[in-house]
Amino acid sequence: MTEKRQTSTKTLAKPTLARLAQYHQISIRAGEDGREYISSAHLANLLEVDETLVRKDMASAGILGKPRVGYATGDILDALDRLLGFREQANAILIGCGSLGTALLRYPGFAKYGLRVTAAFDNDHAKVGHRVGEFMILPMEKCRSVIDTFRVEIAILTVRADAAQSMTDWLVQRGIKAFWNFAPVKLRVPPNIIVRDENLALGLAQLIHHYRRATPVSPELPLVPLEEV
Amino acid sequence: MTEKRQTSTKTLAKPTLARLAQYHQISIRAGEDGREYISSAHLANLLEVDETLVRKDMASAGILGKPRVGYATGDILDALDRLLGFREQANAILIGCGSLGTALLRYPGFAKYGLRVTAAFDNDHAKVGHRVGEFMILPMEKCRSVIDTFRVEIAILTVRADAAQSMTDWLVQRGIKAFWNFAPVKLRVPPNIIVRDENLALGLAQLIHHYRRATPVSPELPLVPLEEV
DNA sequence: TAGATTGTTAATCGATTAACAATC
DNA sequence: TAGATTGTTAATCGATTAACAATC
Repeated sequence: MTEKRQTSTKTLAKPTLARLAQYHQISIRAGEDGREYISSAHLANLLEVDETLVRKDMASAGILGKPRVGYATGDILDALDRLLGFREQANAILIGCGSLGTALLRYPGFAKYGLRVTAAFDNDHAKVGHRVGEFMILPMEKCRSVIDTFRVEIAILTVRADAAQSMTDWLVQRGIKAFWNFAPVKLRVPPNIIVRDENLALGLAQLIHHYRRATPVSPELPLVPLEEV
Repeated sequence: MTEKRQTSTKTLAKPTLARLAQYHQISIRAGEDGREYISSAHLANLLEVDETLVRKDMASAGILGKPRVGYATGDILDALDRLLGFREQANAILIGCGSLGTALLRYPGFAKYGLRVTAAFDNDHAKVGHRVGEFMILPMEKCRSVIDTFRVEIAILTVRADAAQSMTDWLVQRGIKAFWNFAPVKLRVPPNIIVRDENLALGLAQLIHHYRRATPVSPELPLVPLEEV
């Protein structure tokens, strides 16, 4: 009966959730490396936050540490797998088998979060029928029946920017509840529909800004052809 | 002389910078669609923030709006290109030509931010010599001289998680100042070295959590083979 | 025990929002 | 002019940090 403690039903603050996902990832790696305990100071150092904050996060996830030792990586994974919902399986489809979509199809790491990619689709009939990793690219015409048959509620969206919004509308109508969106546009969705934007260009923009702030612009650029290097 | 107004030298708060990058992207698209003005209300709606915040952001970037009309997309792009540092060219190398690295090499959008990918490298000699988009994959042995010749200070890191830290250390020693890191690990770097983590797994973890919070777990899963759908 | 670490409450800080003035 | 929108200062809110107690 002890296993059913509810760890508070209050919704996690966004930055807290982001840190918990990091603790989870770090704990997986630590476990693989055979490290059984991690201190709040160590985690704080990695995330560049105050160690008090780490302890507060742990408390909010119901994870208890041992004074003089730290937090058990197994405890962290257990609590976070449960709290974040990685124990249940969910089916996803991937839409848009361009180079990024293809790369994601080859990535084996989704299973850690309970995500099972069921099928991959593309509008381009030239791509249909080709294999990518363990998937056969299906035509969009099959999408509806795959969603229904496998009760798919999650879509990984790797279509071009100009197609993303209309594709999203279409998928919402067909019952998709959550989008992992790689198109560099803000999607407009009804309330209750969840969108996570993985807008890589925004990340690059921010990196470039920090780089420019920190580093003087180098004067001239050499014109040596790459072959001669 | 008017063009040299300094727009305040104060460093931008992190969330502000993230929003400015979004305004930039939205303005590019609006410009392409022939929309000349955007109101703070429109931007606020897209980003799901208060419109006052948008106006404060614009002020902090030195962008002036017109009452009754909004902000000119051209003004936004001009100011942000300058403020964020997209006008200067910078050379980058890409390390790790797996599926994700390959996908990035095919992406033409870096130029918008002044980034020019100079060369792509891989440790795996089986990959060396193959073309990816307009790039020929080079062996790591060539990396040092490319960095020196082209004065490269930015690295796009798409190596496996277990290789990321040592590769980073090596690149830092050779003069790389900024990392766009796609490996799912927190990199440890000296101060002054800039890292932007594009940790896709963390994004997925957060999406799954929100999805689980919002959606009841569906009971059974059908076992129809995909071929029959 | 002393010391290292976790746990928790109170104080601070910074980002967002509210209120309202200014402008075309 | 009236109305719509920008611009700015003050108030609020929430997240982080500081201080210190508890524990092994």
